[in-house]
Amino acid sequence: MPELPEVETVANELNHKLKNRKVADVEIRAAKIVGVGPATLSPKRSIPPGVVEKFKKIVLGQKFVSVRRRAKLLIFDLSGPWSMLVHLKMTGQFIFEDKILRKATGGQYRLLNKKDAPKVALPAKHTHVIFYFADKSVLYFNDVRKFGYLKLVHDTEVGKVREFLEYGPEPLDKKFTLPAFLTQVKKRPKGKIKQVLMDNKVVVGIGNIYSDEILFHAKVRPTRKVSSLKPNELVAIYRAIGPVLKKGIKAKGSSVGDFVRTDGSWGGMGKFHFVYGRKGQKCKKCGSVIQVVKLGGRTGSYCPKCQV
DNA sequence: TTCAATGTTTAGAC
DNA sequence: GGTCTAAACATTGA
Repeated sequence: MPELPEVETVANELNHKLKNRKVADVEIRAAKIVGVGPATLSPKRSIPPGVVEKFKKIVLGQKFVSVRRRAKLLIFDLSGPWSMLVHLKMTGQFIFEDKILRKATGGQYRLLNKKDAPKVALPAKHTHVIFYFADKSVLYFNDVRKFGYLKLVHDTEVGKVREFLEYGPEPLDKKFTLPAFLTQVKKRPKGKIKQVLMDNKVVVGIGNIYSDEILFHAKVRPTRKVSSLKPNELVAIYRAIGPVLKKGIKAKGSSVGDFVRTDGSWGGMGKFHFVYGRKGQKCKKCGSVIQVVKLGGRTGSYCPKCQV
């Protein structure tokens, strides 16, 4: 699933690949995916009339200036006074294709993470938005579950987007200091540490995979209440966050679920997982069997010997 | 046929 | 308001 390292990977790759490309046409095959304006695109919202036409009108003729990341949101800066905010949620994918890539892949891409899943040609069943560029390159947005969204926001209104207003600090930012972390975490003394780490108000970008991995490295069980954590344990958690996320970025993300890079290839983080997705397997450090526990409908994986 | 998976929002209970 | 739980969103695969 895309968490901070996966979204960072997509942002970096698209920033490089889309720079200065001009949109010649947009094809929107699922209206619920797109939006115009700062309002949150909640699942149950009704689709505003004319949103597809509005979206197209704004984007046509625009150039992509840059792509960056805030939390798990992608921010595409357009040459006009508009930005496009994209959330991949759980299964969103971007695949960029130019002549060279098409030649290299034969136009066949991986869209699923199953080892034996056949590669498919794009656009595919779950391709919902397609950007055609003036130089004949193409950007596909795929999303099996349609939870993701592409939202155009006028540059003067980006500050009004609720997601941004509620986000806590970026974990890799210099402002994310130990005291800042402790202040945030201690606001939630009764919360379980894994859920607190995944709360975007505390720190952004950490989801199920990386919270499990961070807690393994900190030797703390996911179910521990914040109030029960000793100072040295909180410090260990804080110190694990940066290195674990940076390792994920270096590996170009973790291909669990449907995450793929923008050329359709898989990220390499999966083989570095110590606990996530390893239920029933042996701990890489001590050989104990990895256990799972339910936390508010989510699964937490941990080593019963390494984590206290 | 039912259930789990996943990120996020929303609603309701205490 | 903090905290917890469950439901909703769409789809697939076990």
